[in-house]
Amino acid sequence: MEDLHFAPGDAVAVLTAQPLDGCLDYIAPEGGCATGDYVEVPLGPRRVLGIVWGQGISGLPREKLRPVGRVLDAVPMAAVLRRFLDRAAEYTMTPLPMMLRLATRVPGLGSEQALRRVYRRGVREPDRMTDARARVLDALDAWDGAPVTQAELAAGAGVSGSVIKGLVAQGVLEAVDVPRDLPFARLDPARLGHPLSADQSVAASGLRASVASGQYGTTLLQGVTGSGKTEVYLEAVAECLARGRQALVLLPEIALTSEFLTRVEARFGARPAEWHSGVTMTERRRTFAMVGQGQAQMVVGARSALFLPFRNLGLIIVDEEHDSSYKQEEGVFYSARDMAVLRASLEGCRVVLASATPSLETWVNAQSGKYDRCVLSSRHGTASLPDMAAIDMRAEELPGSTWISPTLRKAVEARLEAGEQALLFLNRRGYAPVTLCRACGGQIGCDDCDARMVEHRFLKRLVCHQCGASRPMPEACPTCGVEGRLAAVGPGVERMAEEAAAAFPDARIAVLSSDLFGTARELKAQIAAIAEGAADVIIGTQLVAKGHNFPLLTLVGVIDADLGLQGSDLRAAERTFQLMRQVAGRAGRAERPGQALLQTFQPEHPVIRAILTGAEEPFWTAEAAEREALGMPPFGRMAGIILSGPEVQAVFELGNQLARNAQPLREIGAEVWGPAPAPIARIRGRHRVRLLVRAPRTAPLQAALSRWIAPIRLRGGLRLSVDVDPQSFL
DNA sequence: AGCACGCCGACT
DNA sequence: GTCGGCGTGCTC
Repeated sequence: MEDLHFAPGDAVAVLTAQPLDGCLDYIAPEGGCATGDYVEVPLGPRRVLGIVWGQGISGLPREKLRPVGRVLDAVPMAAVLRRFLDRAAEYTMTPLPMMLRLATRVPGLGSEQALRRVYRRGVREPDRMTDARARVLDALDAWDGAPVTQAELAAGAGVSGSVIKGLVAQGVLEAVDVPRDLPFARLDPARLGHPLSADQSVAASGLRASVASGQYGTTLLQGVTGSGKTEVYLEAVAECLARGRQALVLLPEIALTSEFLTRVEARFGARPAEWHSGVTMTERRRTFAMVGQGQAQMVVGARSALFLPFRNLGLIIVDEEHDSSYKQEEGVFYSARDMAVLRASLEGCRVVLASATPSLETWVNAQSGKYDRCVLSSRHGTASLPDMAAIDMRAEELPGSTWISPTLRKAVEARLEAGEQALLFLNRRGYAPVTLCRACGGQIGCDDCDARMVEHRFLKRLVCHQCGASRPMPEACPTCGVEGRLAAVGPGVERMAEEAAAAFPDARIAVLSSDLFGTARELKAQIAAIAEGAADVIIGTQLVAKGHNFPLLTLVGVIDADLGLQGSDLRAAERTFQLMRQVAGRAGRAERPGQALLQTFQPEHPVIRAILTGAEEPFWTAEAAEREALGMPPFGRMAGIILSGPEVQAVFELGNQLARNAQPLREIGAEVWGPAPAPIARIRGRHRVRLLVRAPRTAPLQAALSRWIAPIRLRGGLRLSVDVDPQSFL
């Protein structure tokens, strides 16, 4: 995609973020315009923001074209970013305007550059020096030339704004408007980092060399929890910054960024820019602007940071690359990990995929030599891998409605006596996953979704984990009306906390579950307090598996290691393997040795055995062989078609119509399954039906899918979305 | 996304 | 007779 200039009067294609299928043509304005320019164009009765995408191609008669309103005074979108959006739209089968929206979701893009009024010393002397005026001038001196606003100056001097206004009127002070968005503090890549172990040094210099090459390439950085992956990839960041290029670090969870920023500050002497849903509007605008001007050297963020307008991107790190939250499954369906690789290949930069337990796709790519592989085998410092064992639940004497086996209980008690922490892991939020009526046998479900309501005893409510709907915990069964016969069935973290409190009466118990904290800040504070020893027994969900460090923690008890092993989900084994290893990796990261105990009813299951022996390679080899035999990803390609609508019948009819007319898919050797109810058959009152397509690895899947769905006319509230490379396909 | 156009039920 | 419900379609 080359950059083109257009003379006034030329027809140009303009891409807007309006929900259209593509570009609209306009007449280039007076003064001309160029590809990548931000422009304001008329659309119907409105004026909307768009980007000059290329030459006009609609073939519409010239007199039908309206002129571009104006070219905005903003850094034009770089050709590589436009190319990236094009390719990402094509790959994910997303309309380009929707893709553009991901890249322009920033407040104040169309408006003038935001200014703020600051004050400095003027040329004149005050007609009369008062006490208040003297304090203002002193305060100004104290600011030492740094830009200071009226509010700051007034507060610093202990005067009201009118004193400052008076001084401005006399010319003693001078008001100047400066850009509100200031560059980020410089990061210094030359500062000395953590001393690295021999193993880490080798890995770090390998990564540094690959970044220095200035070419595209992907590296799998694999290392067990505590092996110091972060220190190693920060060396790659250092190399990138030293070469004057920008670095992007993607993290799967916002709760992790704060701890990470502190580490970056320790390494480079300043904090990088941050980009995720928790960042304020003002900061977002600043980051967007500075990234575009090359004045933000490093960005730490969530998957959406991938669409920022980097000026000279030299490195992308995808930390915990296997994490399922990198896959967006709403609106635009994309995998941030895969899109990172795409963007890097276009930008000519290195990608580092870091994980203790890589996804099978990444492992296969590393195995085949498509990706470089860099393994950190030893743990850093004195910490060692936990000692792992299964607790065979078939042999444990366990009273009904309790889940802590005697063996696990003794192990926890031993840790508590030694003054150490224990973690009980259960990946189920709330009190109990099922509420059953003992009178009629019915379970309480959500009115709008085909999902069970989960009791949250803390909130005294039933909550639908699918749509978030909740209602007060009823006394009587909503189906049969009988009172007092509702029973909580199965464990959730809240119930575990109850059981733990009874089992360990002298221990301080803390529950870490994402729904118990209103804000990321509260959550972070709680995590920090626990890490410092504010609790003896931690009850946690998935949240604890994601990279937080608890130095006092020496025992991890996995309440139900079988969750996720059952069922026909192809990725279940992989996910359980990753999760168990990560949770187990929480134990004993500091100098104390750790232990992990897995409660299971099937201790002989290959996944459980692989976890216990720590045999990663055999696990992946076996999984890969299995997938290959089935023609499943990454050895075959898949796509999901999700149909939804207010009425089941209409949704199924559309599904059947698609299934009947699958000729374009058969032409490329693909198979179609379904229509079948989607994993959650109803969300927010909309019925959902899914078709699955499986194609040979090299088949032109997207093209065939386009031909397949092109004749479909959607009406009556029906919606269709395509999910290329779906993550879960039951 | 917005906005206009158009075809059906209950109102002064 | 009309007002307005929202289902459908268009925006260069």
